[in-house]
Amino acid sequence: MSVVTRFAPSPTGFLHIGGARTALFNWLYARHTGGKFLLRIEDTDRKRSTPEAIDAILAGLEWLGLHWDDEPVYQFSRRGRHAEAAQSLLDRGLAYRCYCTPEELDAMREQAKAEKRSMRYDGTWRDRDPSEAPAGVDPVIRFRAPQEGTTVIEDAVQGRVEVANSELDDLIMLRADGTPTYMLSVVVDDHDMGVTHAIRGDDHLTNAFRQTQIFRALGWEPPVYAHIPLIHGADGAKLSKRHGALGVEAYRDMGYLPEALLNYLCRLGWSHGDDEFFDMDQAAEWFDISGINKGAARFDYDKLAHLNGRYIDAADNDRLLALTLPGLEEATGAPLSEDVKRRVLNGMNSLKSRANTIPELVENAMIYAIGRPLIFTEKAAGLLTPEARALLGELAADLDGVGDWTEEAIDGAVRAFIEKKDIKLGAVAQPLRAALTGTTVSPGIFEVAAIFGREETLARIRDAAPG
RNA sequence: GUCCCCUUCGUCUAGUGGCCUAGGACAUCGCCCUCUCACGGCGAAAACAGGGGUUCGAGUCCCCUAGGGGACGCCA
Repeated sequence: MSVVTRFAPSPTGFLHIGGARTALFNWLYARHTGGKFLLRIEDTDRKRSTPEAIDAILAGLEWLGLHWDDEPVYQFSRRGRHAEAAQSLLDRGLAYRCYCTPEELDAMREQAKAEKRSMRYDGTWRDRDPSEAPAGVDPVIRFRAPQEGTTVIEDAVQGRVEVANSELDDLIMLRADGTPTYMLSVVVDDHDMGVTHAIRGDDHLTNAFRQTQIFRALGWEPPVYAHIPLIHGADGAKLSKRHGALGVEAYRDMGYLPEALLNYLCRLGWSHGDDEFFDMDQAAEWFDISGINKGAARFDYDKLAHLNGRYIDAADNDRLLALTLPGLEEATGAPLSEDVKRRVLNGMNSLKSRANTIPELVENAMIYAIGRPLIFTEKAAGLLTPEARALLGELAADLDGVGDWTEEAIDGAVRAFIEKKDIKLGAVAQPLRAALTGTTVSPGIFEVAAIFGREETLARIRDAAPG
């Protein structure tokens, strides 16, 4: 039987980092097995589902390159089918109408809380005659859950997990308005969509028991469940929306590359020996549910940043230029000239090896974007002592005589200059860096000079030199 | 509170009873390279939550304790 996995987010917000990893694992497993990866939008909660959230989730998946097979399934559109399933359970006595009002249920919950019990529906209407139904109350349909014995799930990650059926109450499958709830919809859709493996956050573990019971009642076989541990924040606390659970687009905006985020997420809770740095083709080849850990992992920005730096280093220069442009234009307050773009592109190899994120790359590239007259950092200004300025003045004359304006030629000329003056390279390279960039940090200064070109380089040196 | 799950360096993890003197990666620190900053290279420090068993032998199996997490909605 061919594998079918699915990612089933509820569209109540952006695609957060935990959801992205869940999607990734489902996608990888489908790719690994040559199966299908389906997308289902669980929009049965009409109050909280929004079209904006749907767009954000689809955009997030696309940005990550997690492409789904077939058309997305919108759960709410299948409500007729869900109600049909509920009706069939009703017909066979495996479900019943419950006339308790939400207010009564709330009271039950309050009382349970006061008595320090867990809230379980007490089965008021389980065996009560429908003729006793109060007038004017639309009933909900509840599942008649088994009360004896245990329900067992053989979880592909957690192992064998079982719970006494007495712990589970009769859940609502159809609301008073006739719309289906999550618990029913998931079961019917997973069955109808042919889902063979449900990989999801372990906050669903207890749901798996009830869903298994519904599957059985419907005469169906549940999928293989794989409940993966949740991702925690850097401080170990749950990653909630108000606590660092950002949408994937926030990571994009912070300057992370999708391939880096994917590689990082992949290693959070899953591993293949000591392998750390790999692309998703490789991951798909290696990926197996047996490699998923049981314990929750903390999100570590430092490691993500390191990985991102490696992917930036490996990224295509034109792509990086495009990603850098908006930041440079914002910083300089103007569209970049072709000249500046050419400099940034020419210097990209050195620039990108020094950056872990796109904003860092922008910062590094600023030396090529700012024009004369330079504004010097405090440290750079400190380097430009009267002696250093005099030295630069002399150097300018020598550099003017350089034939081909290449990094090698400039390097040669400067080294000849320090030999002549009997000084250390740093004594002239550092002031030169200050004069050319206005800073004390940059790629190799001969490369920078080569990229600026003879005219611009000499002009900047003369700006800094006396006279 | 009840039920369920989890627990190896600061963090992510390797580890499936002898290969463990517990390995790798990030972060930290030191050295090298060096025109600065990165990269890179070399090295250091750093963990089996605690207690009982089982076994010739336990990080690996079992039990208890502690700590952490999740679920307990006419949410998903």
